[in-house]
Amino acid sequence: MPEGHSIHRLARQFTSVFSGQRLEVSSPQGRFSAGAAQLNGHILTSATAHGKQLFLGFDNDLLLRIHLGLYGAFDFGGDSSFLGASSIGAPRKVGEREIASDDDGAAYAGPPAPRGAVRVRLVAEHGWADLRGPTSCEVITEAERAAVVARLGPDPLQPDADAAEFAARLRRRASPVGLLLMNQEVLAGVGNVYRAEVLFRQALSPWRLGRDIREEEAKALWVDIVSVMNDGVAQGRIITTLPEHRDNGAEPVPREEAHYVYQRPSLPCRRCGTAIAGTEMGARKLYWCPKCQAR
DNA sequence: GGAAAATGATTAT
DNA sequence: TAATCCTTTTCCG
Repeated sequence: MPEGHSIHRLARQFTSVFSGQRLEVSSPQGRFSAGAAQLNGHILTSATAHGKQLFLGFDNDLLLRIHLGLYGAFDFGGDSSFLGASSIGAPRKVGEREIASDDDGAAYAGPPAPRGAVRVRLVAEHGWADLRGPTSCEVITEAERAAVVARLGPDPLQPDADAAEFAARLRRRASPVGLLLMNQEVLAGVGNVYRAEVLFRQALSPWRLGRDIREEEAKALWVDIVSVMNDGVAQGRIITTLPEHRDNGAEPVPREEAHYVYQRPSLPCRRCGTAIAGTEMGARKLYWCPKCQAR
């Protein structure tokens, strides 16, 4: 999935390639036909993200709210002004790249026939975007957008996000920090990869209770999350390992060297050599180093 | 050709 | 905790 960094990349992508343009909106799959009709022919005026929520605003004061869920993804195509991302969302290829390389150099001749289950297709003059498999895709009002955001914790990718607010929300609760990092009311945008990786980087046991985490530890955790997620936005990939913990200086960083613990059960810890452990927490797979993260 | 897994979250029991 | 939703890719027979 698409953790917060992917959603912010999408907001940026929509702003740069579609903002200010009149869009043809349709639902080739048919499941979003009514919503598409409300937006069809309108101009995109904004594209913003909060945590894993994406909001596309139109000139009739309606917004499209999208949540990609576990495997939703956008595909993009068009002429050279669309240069860059051709796919953002759930990984579509081995290698975990969110950005696929441009395939052909042929002139742009409009969007291709929809392939598979395309919930929404957005078409502008110079390019198009297809959305598949989202958990949520609905037309809402500005008031409804505000209500959605009000229920979420601070988003580490918002420049003005408040570290103290995160610390307060974390330290108020009795649950394990491994669960709290996935709770979007505590902070918005962290998912299963970042939770495991950041806990390792901060040498925190996933079972430490929120209320037992010291203020400075919470602040340090936040600073690291901000840093690592901004890297994710910049690179279009989640890479959390430091160069000194990789085998060589290969670029781009190979998939198997991008993480400390995520999806590395029974492999040696990059820092201490202990076998990485795996279990389930919050109905999701959790990975950690029993030695580095003893407490 | 079918099952399982995947960066998620809500609702029901 | 378990069931449910949404779709594609990967792996196994």
